Amino acid sequence: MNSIKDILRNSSLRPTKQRIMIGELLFNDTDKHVTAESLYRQLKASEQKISLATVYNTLHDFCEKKLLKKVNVDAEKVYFDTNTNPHHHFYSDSEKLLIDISKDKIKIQGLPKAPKGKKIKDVELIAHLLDN
Amino acid sequence: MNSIKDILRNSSLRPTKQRIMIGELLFNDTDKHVTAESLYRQLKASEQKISLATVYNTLHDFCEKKLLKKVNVDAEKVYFDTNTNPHHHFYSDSEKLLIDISKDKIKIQGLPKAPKGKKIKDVELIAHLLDN
DNA sequence: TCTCAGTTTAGAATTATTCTAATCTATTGA
DNA sequence: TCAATAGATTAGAATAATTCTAAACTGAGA
Repeated sequence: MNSIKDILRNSSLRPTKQRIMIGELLFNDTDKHVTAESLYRQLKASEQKISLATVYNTLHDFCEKKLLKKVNVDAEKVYFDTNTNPHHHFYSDSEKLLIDISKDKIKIQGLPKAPKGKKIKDVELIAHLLDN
Repeated sequence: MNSIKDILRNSSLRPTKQRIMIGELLFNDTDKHVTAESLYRQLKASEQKISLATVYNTLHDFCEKKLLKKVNVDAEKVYFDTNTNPHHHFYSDSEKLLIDISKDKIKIQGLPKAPKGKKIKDVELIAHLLDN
């Protein structure tokens, strides 16, 4: 019935009130990019009682369970992406806006071998945009 | 004579005591990656009198003048790279270490057109490393 | 139902960064 | 040459982003 609860249980996260609130904002419709702050404002706007620290905790928990993907583009903020498929991003510095680029479109050639004792976990590509 | 002063003057930055201190740490030998904090510690260790805010200001000034390149990899910190040529990075999350990858080695194909009214300013590629 | 051992939450603390008032400096004009 | 002044620079104070940790909660066993 309540699919958010199912998502949480499947990830072995207790379906608490706070997590359900956040899950509903994140997973009920299309892919989106949020920051802890932006989510917190949304929750406050709808009179939900929750602390910013909990929003951070929850977002990080969701990342660990691969329900979200962390994206670092901007010095100021960390973004969380509900699209967890391997993919890349456009980023508009002026609008602070992320746009997904599906990974299968992009081919990266010539990447050197990882240094000794390491391997490549993940390749992140961010194309910064300029207004014109 | 004092090439740091020349670098500063060429970028129309006044060659102040603080900027020279920082310039000497950054531009006197091989390429390096620093954070505001790491530089500040270095300066403190050599008994230099300077505030952390000034280190931040100076690093940002240097970026504007293209003497440094800002790299966002980690949620926690912004890195500044003395290599300002177009290039990419390996990043070791465990060691918090950046390694340059020269750009001409790498070919990226299939990048979509920028959204209307925008163009691509810069493509940043970060290959996250895992210990093994 | 009652414990108790995790889990989870959120206020407090910390860390990273920016703001702004005070200080300094280069230039101009006497 | 020497003030005056406008703009540049510095750094203490403030803010913003994130994490820590003690208290509250919850679920599994007895």
